[in-house]
Amino acid sequence: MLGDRWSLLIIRDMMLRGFHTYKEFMECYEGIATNILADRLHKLVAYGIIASKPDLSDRRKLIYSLTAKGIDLVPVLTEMVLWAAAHEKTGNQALVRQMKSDKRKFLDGVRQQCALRDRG
Amino acid sequence: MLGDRWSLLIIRDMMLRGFHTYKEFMECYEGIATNILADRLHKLVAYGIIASKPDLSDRRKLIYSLTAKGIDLVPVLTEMVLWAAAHEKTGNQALVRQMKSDKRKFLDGVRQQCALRDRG
DNA sequence: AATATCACTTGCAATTAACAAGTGATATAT
DNA sequence: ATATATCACTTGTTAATTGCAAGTGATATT
Repeated sequence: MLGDRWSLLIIRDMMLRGFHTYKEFMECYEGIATNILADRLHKLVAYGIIASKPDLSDRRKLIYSLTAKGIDLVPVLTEMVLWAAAHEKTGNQALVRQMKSDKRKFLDGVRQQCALRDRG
Repeated sequence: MLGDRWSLLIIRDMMLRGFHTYKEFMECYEGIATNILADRLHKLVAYGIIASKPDLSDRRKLIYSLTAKGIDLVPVLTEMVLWAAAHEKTGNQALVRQMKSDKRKFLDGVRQQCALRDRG
């Protein structure tokens, strides 16, 4: 269900980088094909992990957001980022420091930001 | 790197079910092809997540074990199992209860068992 | 009215995975 | 000792998935 190359990346970047449109994913991921991105977004919607709603200020756009089920993946992604940071010298060091210093606080912070974006 | 259908399953079952031979994976996963299993095991060895050594009591066999890097994935897999249990009504309920009641203790227990198997 | 941007679809080639049938090394049964 | 079985794979071949290029229709901007 999340066992492919892109789904977890999409979720990670919605959580940690605030991505919420097709264009942001498309420009960010080198090598992702348009049809695959569309397919993954639709599947994530179908699985109930993300939701989409039209952007009222530009009706061409769709805004994607994490559902409660998606937000519950925050601990999974956090542990993944920590593991990668420990073993693969990659990623945002400031973020990793934040995760390590107070994991509970970090998790709650991300959850709250997701919820805010969803309502705003 | 872990973004495929089988790699995380293999790691999960080495951690939580004590799998350590080719045959165990082959018999357990409905639908995995022999070439794909061999490929994934080799890649996991190449990535330094698992290691293999010959079984001294039957020299046809290879025994796979998690490396330190692999054992560090325990928190990731644990969070995944918890997420799946919360949202997908699947999996070992006893295990999930254990994870929830004292996560720290559970993590240490799994790490210790992996280390024991590796030495034994 | 013309052009640009948005989130996609479609068609096709290339990559990857699944299935079936070996292979060589070792183990077991006769 | 010979025959058969089991082990961890390899080697084809077919089927499915992905990557790439070029659209498409709806909306937005100039």
